[in-house]
Amino acid sequence: MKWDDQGSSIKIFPPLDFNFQECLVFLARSDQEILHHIMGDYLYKLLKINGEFVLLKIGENEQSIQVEFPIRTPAQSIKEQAAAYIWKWFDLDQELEGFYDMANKDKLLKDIVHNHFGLRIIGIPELFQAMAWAIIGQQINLTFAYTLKKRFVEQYGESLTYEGNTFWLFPEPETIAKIDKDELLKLQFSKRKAEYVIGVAKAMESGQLTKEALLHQQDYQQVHDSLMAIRGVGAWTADYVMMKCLHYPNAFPIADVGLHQAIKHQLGLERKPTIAEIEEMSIYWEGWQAYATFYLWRSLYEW
DNA sequence: ATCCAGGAACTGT
DNA sequence: ACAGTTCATGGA
Repeated sequence: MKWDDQGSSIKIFPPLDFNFQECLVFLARSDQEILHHIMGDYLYKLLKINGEFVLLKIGENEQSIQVEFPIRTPAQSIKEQAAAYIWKWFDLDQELEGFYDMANKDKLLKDIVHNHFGLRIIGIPELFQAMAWAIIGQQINLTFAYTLKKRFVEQYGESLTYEGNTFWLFPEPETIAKIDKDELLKLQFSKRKAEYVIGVAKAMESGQLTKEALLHQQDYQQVHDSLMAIRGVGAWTADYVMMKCLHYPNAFPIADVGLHQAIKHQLGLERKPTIAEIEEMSIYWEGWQAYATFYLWRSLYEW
């Protein structure tokens, strides 16, 4: 991680191919999003670090990411953790030359990576949030998924209001582990999703499921198997979490209908491609399936 | 109304 | 291992 403490603000130095504006477009895709806000050219995000609310005002300054702290300047160690959060959030450890080399030769990806060069996978660093959001999004349209997430966060998350804007934190697993499934039914979760989300919360509360343990078992297949052993987590959810939280560039939610829509549109097909067809056309994505998928998702927001 | 949406578990073969 | 069925709820 490359960063610099400048007193009341910090600077983060991303790879040269990073494009902050492209990432902002993706972050702005839903007007129901309440876990971050975009105002003008700035991205606002509330974190809780060492028990302390830390509001980030994130902007671009030439080649660097500039982060200010509107509430108050935090201690140096907290500033470092905030920088680390952003580093992971924008997947800045990833070296993308290999991906771009591959994508420039791929008819399906070529135009998209050209149009959105510098976009990175916008992650979900917190494991519980990544899993709960994936479960919420299973088999429902994104609009409704955002509605459910908003209700969930406003019911169980902490918030802070600053200068008239309210910023929210995603609920902690310890909170959700204690609630009754009927409470989630009132928010219009299905019975199964209510069970799944509470089950994941309990597994995390008890320490059976941690991000650290998953990251420790490096092998893709091991992690995928571990995740799929959890009730409510199928192949799609496991790959989604490995892509958005665990930073596996080869994670591939191949059954994703958004991916299917993007491919259909990009190739001008009459129907959505089959899984077998996608396997065929993604042979050369090997190692970069997550980035290929993410760029295809990005292509959905311009037609 | 009808189809479908960033699926998963269950059941039967 | 694989295919078909059920679950579940709102958006367009």
